[in-house]
Amino acid sequence: MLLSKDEIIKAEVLQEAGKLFRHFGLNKTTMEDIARAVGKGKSTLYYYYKSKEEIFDAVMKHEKDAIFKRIQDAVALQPTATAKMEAYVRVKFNEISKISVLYQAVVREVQNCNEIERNIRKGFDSVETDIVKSILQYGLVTGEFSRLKQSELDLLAFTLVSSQRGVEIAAILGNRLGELEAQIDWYMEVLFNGIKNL
Amino acid sequence: MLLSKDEIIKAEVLQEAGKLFRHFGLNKTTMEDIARAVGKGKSTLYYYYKSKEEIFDAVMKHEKDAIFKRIQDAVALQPTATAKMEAYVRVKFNEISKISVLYQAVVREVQNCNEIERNIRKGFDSVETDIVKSILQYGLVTGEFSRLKQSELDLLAFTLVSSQRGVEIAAILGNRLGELEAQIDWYMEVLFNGIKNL
DNA sequence: ATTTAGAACAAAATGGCTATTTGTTCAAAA
DNA sequence: TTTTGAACAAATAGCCATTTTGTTCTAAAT
Repeated sequence: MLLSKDEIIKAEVLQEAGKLFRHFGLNKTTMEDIARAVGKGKSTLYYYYKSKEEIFDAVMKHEKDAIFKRIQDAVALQPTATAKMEAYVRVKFNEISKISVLYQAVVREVQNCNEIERNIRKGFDSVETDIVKSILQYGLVTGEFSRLKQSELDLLAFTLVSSQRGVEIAAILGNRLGELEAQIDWYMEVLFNGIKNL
Repeated sequence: MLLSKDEIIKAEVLQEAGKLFRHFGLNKTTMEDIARAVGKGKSTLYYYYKSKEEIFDAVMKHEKDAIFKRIQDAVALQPTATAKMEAYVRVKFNEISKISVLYQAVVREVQNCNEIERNIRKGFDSVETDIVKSILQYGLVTGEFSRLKQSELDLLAFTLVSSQRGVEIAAILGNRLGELEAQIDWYMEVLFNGIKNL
């Protein structure tokens, strides 16, 4: 047989736990809930997984693997690096978007946490978006950005600011400020010339 | 006089509160601490600010305004839109980096909160970075990305992934999934061709 | 009239206690 | 090898008393 009995039950636990996490999030899902869903005693779960966290991690890993399998497949179909990159970006955003809706209970748990962060970020976002917008506007007037339309400025500006925020946050919260400077050089290179000119 | 007495004291409160927030963060700084630092009774603070949150917001706004004044100045010096954009990005990352060190107590408070988020993110980051790296590697081999060096792949890949994460997170946590698709189109446009070709 | 602060109040945090729930371990049974 | 009930530990929830903290108010000082 392809899967040992052991692996079948592990997978069943994963599947049922996944359903529960999607409905109720990590905190409100108990080991008893999972055990009941699988139809076993809760101590049995520990025969298959070391802890609740390990189950959650395994569920996430399972989703992640599925997502990145789909991404890899899409990437593999494309002949050039740029085409691969496009496939990667498009499929990935799409997958992430779907999974964030699926696990919205978990998203809520994350959202509820950081009041402080969200307030600070909101303030910065709006000012930065204004600045970027004004720069784009300027380039539109001077003719530097000739293909850009007035109506597109807002979304483009917000997208650029968000992408920068991602780089910042990764550096700050990941304690990688040391690498930030080199990262900015790369960010700039791509921002200006695009990866086609790498 | 330029500043009314009222405004002078408001500014003094701001300054002292800022020091305390930098040292102890938002939660561990009390109104009494601030009042003592200013040399007034704590009830007096309420003559100048509606609440503790308003003080914190004002401190953040003050920092934010200073930062974006410096950014605006740097941007104004540049003649072209692309040069302005470069000035914006460089100065902003630099300022954000500095302020995140200055207010590290607040950063800690934010960090301590989201265990779940950080674990999930870490898993995704590493897989995504691997994929992007392999794509870049491919482009390097085929000669599409001729100027790219082997040793640069890691940091560039991580930077690209982080920038995408920023766009995702803004959409997910900001409940703006509806706009995400259009944002991705913009992200792709810039990623491939750079803003110079906008 | 403006500014201050003490006293008072309300809300939130703290600590100690118990009870409950939940996560984990283990020995024994199936 | 797999399962479970019982037992244990750790976290949570409730409750009260206490303290701290945030906020309001009124009266005094300027």
